[in-house]
Amino acid sequence: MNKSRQSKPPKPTDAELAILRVLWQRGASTVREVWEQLSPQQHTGYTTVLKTMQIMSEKGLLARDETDRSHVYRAARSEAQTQRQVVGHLLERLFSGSAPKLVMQALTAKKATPAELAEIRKLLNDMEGGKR
Amino acid sequence: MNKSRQSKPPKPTDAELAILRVLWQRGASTVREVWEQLSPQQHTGYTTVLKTMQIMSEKGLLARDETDRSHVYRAARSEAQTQRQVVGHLLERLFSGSAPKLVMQALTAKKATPAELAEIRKLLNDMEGGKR
DNA sequence: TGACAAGTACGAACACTTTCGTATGATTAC
DNA sequence: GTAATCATACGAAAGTGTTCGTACTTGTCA
Repeated sequence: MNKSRQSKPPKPTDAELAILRVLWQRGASTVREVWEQLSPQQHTGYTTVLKTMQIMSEKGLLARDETDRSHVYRAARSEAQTQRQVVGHLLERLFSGSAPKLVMQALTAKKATPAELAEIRKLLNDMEGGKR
Repeated sequence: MNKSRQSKPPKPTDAELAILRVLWQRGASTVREVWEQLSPQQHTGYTTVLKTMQIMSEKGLLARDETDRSHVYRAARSEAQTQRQVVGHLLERLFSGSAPKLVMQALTAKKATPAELAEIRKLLNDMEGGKR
């Protein structure tokens, strides 16, 4: 019984998130490619990244292609999907489901540029536009 | 050497968050009061909550008053402070520091009501108002 | 061929979180 | 005063995440 490719992948941990970010940016990659991009920041060994990516495959967070000797991994879920999952989780546990409170803290935690504010405003217009 | 009251409390775990939510809502409370409010949802025992709150004190997440036999605990940081900390953490790790992306996912993950949208719009106006 | 490089698999150690049983001390009720 | 109750403290077990050493396999090249 193989446990890989489960129905619902769990929320990624912080170490897993670091790997996912590399894969989202680079696209499908080998362990070595991920490790080379990660090692300058983290002081982590090659087999650590390998093991973590193997576990992520079992969890369904990554899919891997074993055709070549160097297996090629890709993120099982898109960056946007993962963002939505994690934000939804946070919304329930820390904001009692109130999106505006989260938005407020997001804008407080990191001051948005005028361009970013305009972008958010446009997003609001689009959401209300579909309504009326 | 006592380790309590450290300079910077760490990011709370999920179980710790559940306790913090009770304390933010009720204000300073005893372990029993927290447990009574928590136990219907979680199926957790009294000593589990006690132990967790003791650990949270050591971490600096809670402050406690030992005057009475039943010690009284309160959250060391406000709800807003904690929200800002966690959101800032998430912003860096999953959104590359882009607040608008987080805002977008927050609004996508949970559809905001018209009233909530208006609230966010007002928040944007206030932020831009201070600028011009 | 034989040595070396590059790859995966595996197991184990360590840390942290969560859980609860048990011991022990203090308060209350009769 | 004694028993029951309620409180804290402590230790340990179970689960998970993170790290890395080691073994083994496969490919390369002189």
